[in-house]
Amino acid sequence: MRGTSNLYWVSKEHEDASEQQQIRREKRERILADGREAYPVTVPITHSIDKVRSQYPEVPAGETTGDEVAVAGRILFVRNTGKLCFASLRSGTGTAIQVMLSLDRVGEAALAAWKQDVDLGDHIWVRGEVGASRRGELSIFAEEWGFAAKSLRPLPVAHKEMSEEARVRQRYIDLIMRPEARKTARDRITALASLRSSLADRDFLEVETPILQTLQGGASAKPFTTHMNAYDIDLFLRIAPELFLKRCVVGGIERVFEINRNFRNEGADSTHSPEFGMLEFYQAYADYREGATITRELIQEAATAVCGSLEVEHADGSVHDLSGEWDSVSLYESVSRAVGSQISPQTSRPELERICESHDIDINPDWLNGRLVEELLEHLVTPDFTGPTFVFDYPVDTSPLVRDHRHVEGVVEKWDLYVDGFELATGYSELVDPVVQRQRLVEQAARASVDDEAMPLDEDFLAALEHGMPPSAGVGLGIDRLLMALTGLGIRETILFPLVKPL
RNA sequence: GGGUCGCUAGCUCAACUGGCAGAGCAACGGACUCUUAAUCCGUGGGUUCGGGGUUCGAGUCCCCGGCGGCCUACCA
Repeated sequence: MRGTSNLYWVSKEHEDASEQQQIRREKRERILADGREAYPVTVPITHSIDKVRSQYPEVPAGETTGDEVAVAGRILFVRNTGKLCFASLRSGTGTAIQVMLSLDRVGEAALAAWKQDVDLGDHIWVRGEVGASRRGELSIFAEEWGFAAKSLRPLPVAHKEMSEEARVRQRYIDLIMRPEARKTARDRITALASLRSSLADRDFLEVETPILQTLQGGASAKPFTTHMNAYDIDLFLRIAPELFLKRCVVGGIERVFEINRNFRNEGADSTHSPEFGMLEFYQAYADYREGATITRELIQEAATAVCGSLEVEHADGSVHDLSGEWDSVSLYESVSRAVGSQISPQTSRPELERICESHDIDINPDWLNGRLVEELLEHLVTPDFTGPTFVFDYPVDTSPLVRDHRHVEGVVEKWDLYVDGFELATGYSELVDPVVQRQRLVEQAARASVDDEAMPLDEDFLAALEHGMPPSAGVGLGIDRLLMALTGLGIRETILFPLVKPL
């Protein structure tokens, strides 16, 4: 049934193809009917376009080298005149080279075929002598050419911006048309490679933990659910790898990290994607302040790798300084300063509600006291941050997996790192006392009826902790957000194929 | 979720208070042996997001639906 309707759709699409698509299909038919290849299995190239460019940096205008090469690439520009045709071929790296086809060199038939069958967007190969045009542009003077792959659809206009939706829905076109799109794709890999090598330099071991999980845990978030037929059980897509990475630390992998994809069944906007990349790392015998230091170093090293500098330039031209030590504030102290009176974990509920109200902050009666303080932070403190800023020491009631502060009652050893107004990373001194941990998780489970993000009890995780986990720092860092901080782009730009609603 | 604006040729956009649906680039035919957003002559191309309604007549007005942008809310 599905297959049938799908076939119907395909053939209907073919019938309805636009005039330009029809013409390209006809060209393909003609090429094949002539016994030429439109989609050869291999192509007789001798050089990459990059190699030709680097090998012949300076060819004087109007001269040829006597050297013959054969290259392949996608046609981005075509200019056909009577007996001399120009085209610009680009390789996957973005390097382009000009091809010139003259009647003298390729002959009448090959030139006519070129003018008849070649379109913008086709992949072709060309064999010929390296030289420079009269204008001095490095060119290949074709002796022979052929298709590498005929394109059946027209590309968008090169000189107008594609709409953001078109760019996201057809990223392959975005990658063809926009150098920045290609750069962003590479920047992401550069950042990931930098994180991996920075962590390897510090003796961290990369592991992979389950994406399909039988219990949700490790964060407060709404999970996606799915069903496993073989065991007839419901499964969750992970919202965080935390509980498995801690099992690793229990097992003796004392410096461990995972670069993972998390899935959260929540809103999607310019800073939230339903699936998002994350780095989580844990270091035994370290505390949250050491975690903050490593986090800063990881980000600074990634900035250097991606941007070549700690002065990071965003897409809008603004420059953001990520160098040196970063600002750090205490949550309760900074909120107290902002509201003009002393706020502490012991501040009463009515007092907190009154302060929120006086600052026009809407509150939900189900929220815990700590949540109210965090609301005050988000509304009154973080908007004023000017550079990367760590906020230290959060309320205990909203962070069940974090250990109590060693000195201050009612707060936990947790920090959030704010960059450009959003949370880029968070770190803890991990709670490793299994009895306290169980108690916190039981309290969370009890809230499950009013709060669908609360975590159920993970007995296996608690059993692991009961075997003894060394004191540890834990950090989570958003990969997409790291790219946003380094480039100034929206989250959908930093992800190659973000989820979009089907049309 | 709420508000708001938008969806027109392959792409980017235009079309007054309802009155023959257009341009640039792209495409097609022709000229041109140094073009690079070439130039010149000629031509074709539309389910105006989908469905319904009002009207002599709807891209335009009304209703329902889809997708998207922005604002707002929610969100470790």
